[in-house]
Amino acid sequence: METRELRYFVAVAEELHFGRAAQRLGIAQPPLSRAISQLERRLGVALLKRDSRSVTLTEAGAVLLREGRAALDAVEAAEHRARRAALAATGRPSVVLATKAGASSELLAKLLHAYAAESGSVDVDVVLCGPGEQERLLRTGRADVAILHHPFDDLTGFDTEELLTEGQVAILPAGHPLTTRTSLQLSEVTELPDLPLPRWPANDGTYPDGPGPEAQSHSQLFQLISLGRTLLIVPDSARSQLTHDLVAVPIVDAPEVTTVIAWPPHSRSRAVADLVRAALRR
Amino acid sequence: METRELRYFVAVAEELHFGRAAQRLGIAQPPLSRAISQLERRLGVALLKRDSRSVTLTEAGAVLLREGRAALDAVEAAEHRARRAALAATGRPSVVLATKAGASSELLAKLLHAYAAESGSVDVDVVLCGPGEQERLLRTGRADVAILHHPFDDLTGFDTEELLTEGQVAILPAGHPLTTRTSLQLSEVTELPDLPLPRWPANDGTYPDGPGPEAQSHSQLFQLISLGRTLLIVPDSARSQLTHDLVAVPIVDAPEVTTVIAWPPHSRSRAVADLVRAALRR
DNA sequence: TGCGGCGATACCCTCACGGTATCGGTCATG
DNA sequence: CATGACCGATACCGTGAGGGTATCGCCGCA
Repeated sequence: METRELRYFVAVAEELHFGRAAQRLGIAQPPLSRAISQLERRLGVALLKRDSRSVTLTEAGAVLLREGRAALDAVEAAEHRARRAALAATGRPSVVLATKAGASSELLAKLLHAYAAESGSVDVDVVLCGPGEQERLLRTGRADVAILHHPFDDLTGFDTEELLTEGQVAILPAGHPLTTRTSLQLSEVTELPDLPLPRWPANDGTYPDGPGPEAQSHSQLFQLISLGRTLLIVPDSARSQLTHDLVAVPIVDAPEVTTVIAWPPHSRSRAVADLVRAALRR
Repeated sequence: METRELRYFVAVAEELHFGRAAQRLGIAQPPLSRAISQLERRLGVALLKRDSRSVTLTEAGAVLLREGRAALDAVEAAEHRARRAALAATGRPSVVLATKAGASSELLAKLLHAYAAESGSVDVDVVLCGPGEQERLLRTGRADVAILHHPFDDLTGFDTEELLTEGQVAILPAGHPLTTRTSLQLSEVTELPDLPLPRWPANDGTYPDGPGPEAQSHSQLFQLISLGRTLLIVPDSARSQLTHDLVAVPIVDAPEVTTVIAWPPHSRSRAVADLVRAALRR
């Protein structure tokens, strides 16, 4: 199976529409139809059910979508890592560290400081990501290490070390009735009619439906909270970024968040190993 | 990057010889040369050093070999798993379990028995593998679950549960001087001039150099031990297969062997989950 | 100095892949 | 119920990527 065929299938499986998928791929619709049915013939397996008027995945199609995405990530990772290895061998070596924008900056600062103090340390390119984006960078080889957050990010397939486990707090606008409380239950904040939870763009850039406001960044969100339009549930350490018109209240029954440092298995990079050791030493 | 290019590169990187690699791939040498240099041009990276008379890997080439193998495995796995999903959806579903031939058959029997007794259990195809082969089957999607042995097999990228941890014993021919001992040091058995360690075929089917006899199967090995030509270091549980002319002596400082049940992450199969639960219940 | 081994180059041919035009089936609408 | 819109499949064509053969150039070796 060629990666081109996989890319084509994944596009169709995600769009569930040959026309849109073809547009996304930059080709015409007929060759796409042909490529997919050829793939099905070669695999000897029906991947899509072309019900007139709508396209749906078969069981096998759903499996190939999941596994195919992983395979495409692996191919892309091979490419990126090879390129980066060549750069490291000739020019000045460096590590790319991906982390969520606006998360536990204190931890990160300590880590970078501790690592930089080591002998033989190399430049660290810090990439600030939107939520969940670090995982993608790591899986596709565009980052060498990442700071991820269990259980939000999917850690399967990575080597990891735990750095910090903490509870979560609700960030509320100052003056809101709930700010008088010293602790909250999760159920008390998830369905507030006056403060609906914000909506984040999904991987494809679209927003899920719901009452809450749309947001792309933490700074936007904090502003929206100040305006009394939404609230936020975040790990405890985000308190350090609170401004005067925001209040944090612990949520006792929210799942604990574990911050981990993650890297691809078989990583031969000394820099990554050093960075992890520095992280573990705090 | 297309999988064809990756396959070509991996072949050359493994053979370190364009002619042989081309032969292995079933194409002529010139198109292979072209494909590789084209790949290098597109990546903007030198992968091979064509020293006159010999081909060697560059730093980037070594990385691409490692990562490329993993990527090719992932692509192959996507293909196999999709096919198997289609079969499971139409015909009678089944699970493929890969295990090392002649290893802890007692554990396996219990596991299969416990699982078969469950309601909703499906057929289990047990595949007996040569050493290290289970890992390959699992990585390429030809098996759904495998019994692996830490630290011999590489578990990175799999979800695993530990089943059993045990020490190792030396299997010696009856009457050998060392059989009078109740325990041994590793150093006492690895370099015996009269009983050199046997040689296993590597992944490419060739044998490493050395004084020991060549062997492909456990039964062959046991016979070779009986004949006083070699000895074997195996996990404790292999004792159950001893015949009268073989003796096992514990090796106190050998690394402990952990038998684990492993499956690919994101496995959605209920059968795999049931099988793992059955294994954990003993 | 000639020979053999090996990768690169030159040149040709084929077919796989992409494009346009069009069909056939189905739903929505007046 | 007829018509148009939508959508995937099919028919047909052109181009270029990828494979083949012949040969070169370089190097080590007898």
